[in-house]
Amino acid sequence: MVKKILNNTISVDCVIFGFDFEKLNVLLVDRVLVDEKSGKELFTDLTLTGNHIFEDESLEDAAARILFDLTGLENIYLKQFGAFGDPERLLKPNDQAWLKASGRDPHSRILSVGYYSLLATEKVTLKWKGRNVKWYPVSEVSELAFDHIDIFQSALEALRRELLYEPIGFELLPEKFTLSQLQKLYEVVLGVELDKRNFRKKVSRMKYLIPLDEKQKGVAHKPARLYMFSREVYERTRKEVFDFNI
Amino acid sequence: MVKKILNNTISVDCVIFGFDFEKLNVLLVDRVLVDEKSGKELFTDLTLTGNHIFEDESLEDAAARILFDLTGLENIYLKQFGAFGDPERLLKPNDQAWLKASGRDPHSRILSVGYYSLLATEKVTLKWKGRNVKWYPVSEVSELAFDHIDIFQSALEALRRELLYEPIGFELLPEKFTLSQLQKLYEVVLGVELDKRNFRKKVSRMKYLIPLDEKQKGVAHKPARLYMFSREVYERTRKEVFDFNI
DNA sequence: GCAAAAGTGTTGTCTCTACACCCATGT
DNA sequence: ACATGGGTGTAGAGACAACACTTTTGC
Repeated sequence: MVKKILNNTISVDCVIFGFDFEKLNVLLVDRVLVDEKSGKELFTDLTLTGNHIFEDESLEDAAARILFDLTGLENIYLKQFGAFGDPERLLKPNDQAWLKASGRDPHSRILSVGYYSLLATEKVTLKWKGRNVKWYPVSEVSELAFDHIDIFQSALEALRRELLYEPIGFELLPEKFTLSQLQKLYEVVLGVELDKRNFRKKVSRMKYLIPLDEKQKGVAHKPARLYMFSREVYERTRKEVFDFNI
Repeated sequence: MVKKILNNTISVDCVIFGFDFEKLNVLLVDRVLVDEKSGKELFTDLTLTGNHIFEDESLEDAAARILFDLTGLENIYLKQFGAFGDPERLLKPNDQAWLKASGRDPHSRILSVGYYSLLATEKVTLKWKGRNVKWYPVSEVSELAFDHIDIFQSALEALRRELLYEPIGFELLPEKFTLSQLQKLYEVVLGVELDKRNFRKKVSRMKYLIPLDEKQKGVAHKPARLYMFSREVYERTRKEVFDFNI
């Protein structure tokens, strides 16, 4: 059975973040427009990974499908962070040429719902519809196709805000991780430096960060203890926060 | 010139919050379906205020227009908080009947982008396309048409989260307000009780909360000093927050 | 034995919580 | 004069920021 595409005015874009213990990365896809006759490359640039929505598919299901097609992974953290529907968002010349070449109406206005997702880059091997897809360091992303740079910036802000107030950092790490890796994650994503002792004091107050009887192996220094995040303990002990920081 | 509606698959819904110094309220509109032949009321319930989007109109402009049509106010605080596109969101019998009666395809799937807005109820006189629109206490909202109860809940959560971390409470108050009014606002929106002395100590650290040489008038007790919020001071002195509370 | 990261405590400052009484106005 | 909310200070507990040395492993 062929699934029917919902309509051509709504799509989902995924901003897929990955952490490799050193920097924060984002998945981007090459967009290469080739002249039909001459076979010459007209331009090449990068886009986020996005797609249409099927009928009877929820927005989040569509985002999860995109992610699965790319990585083969399921049950990955996904968060809606915004809807992008500016009338001008697809009107740059390259974007218009691309829409025409791929058989779409360049004048149609498309609303895109943005989801970001978090994973440890070590988990992943990538493939996507024969297109070239790769990790790029977040700090080096400068220009993207369509309005994807706005969507990307917005995702990054949403991630930073959420990282401050919710325990989502663990989604960017493997199941077992060291405190130094966790600290590095906060430093890289938030763009700050943290004091090691103060950081450890702080996380030692989080009951849902479970120390394991297990150590790193094969490192050329004192091996670090491994930790796990327990969502179960988190849900059970999460306290209501009344303290406003405005 | 007649403006053209963008398409019939995207709309904007506004969750308009108002504070009256005692409770948080939300604007809702009566939805009354009358049988064409008999003239009998088939059902009556409540919806959020929503509308289509015009071509060449941004999502936020559409939300601002809805708000203006309702209240005559401009430059009101508006915040996008989510997109709602579940395939099932319009399939309840009443909703299907309503869509049919108003000449729309009941099978078409509509994505709605949610904005919430904040105002002091004292500012407002209400009118909307001849429909009956009224303030309802947030605590008494239980059932709404379509999936509007989900959208409303989601708006309320977004408001609470934002109130904790951003200085938006002022948007729910008149330009000049007392500290007790501000405290009541936090208590009502967050659903907590706060200690008066501690609250005042806390806000006295906020440089952007400007005490005026002006007092309440006509109250049967010691008149309170009035305060203003200064966005200018806020932007200038806002500090980056690195302190994660997870 | 050396390089590399792990791991650990103290002190001063700031913020949080809990708590009770007098003051200025309108009626 | 009395009812009503406005306005104020202190003390103990917990969190924050700054800071340096020893330990364990692989090579």
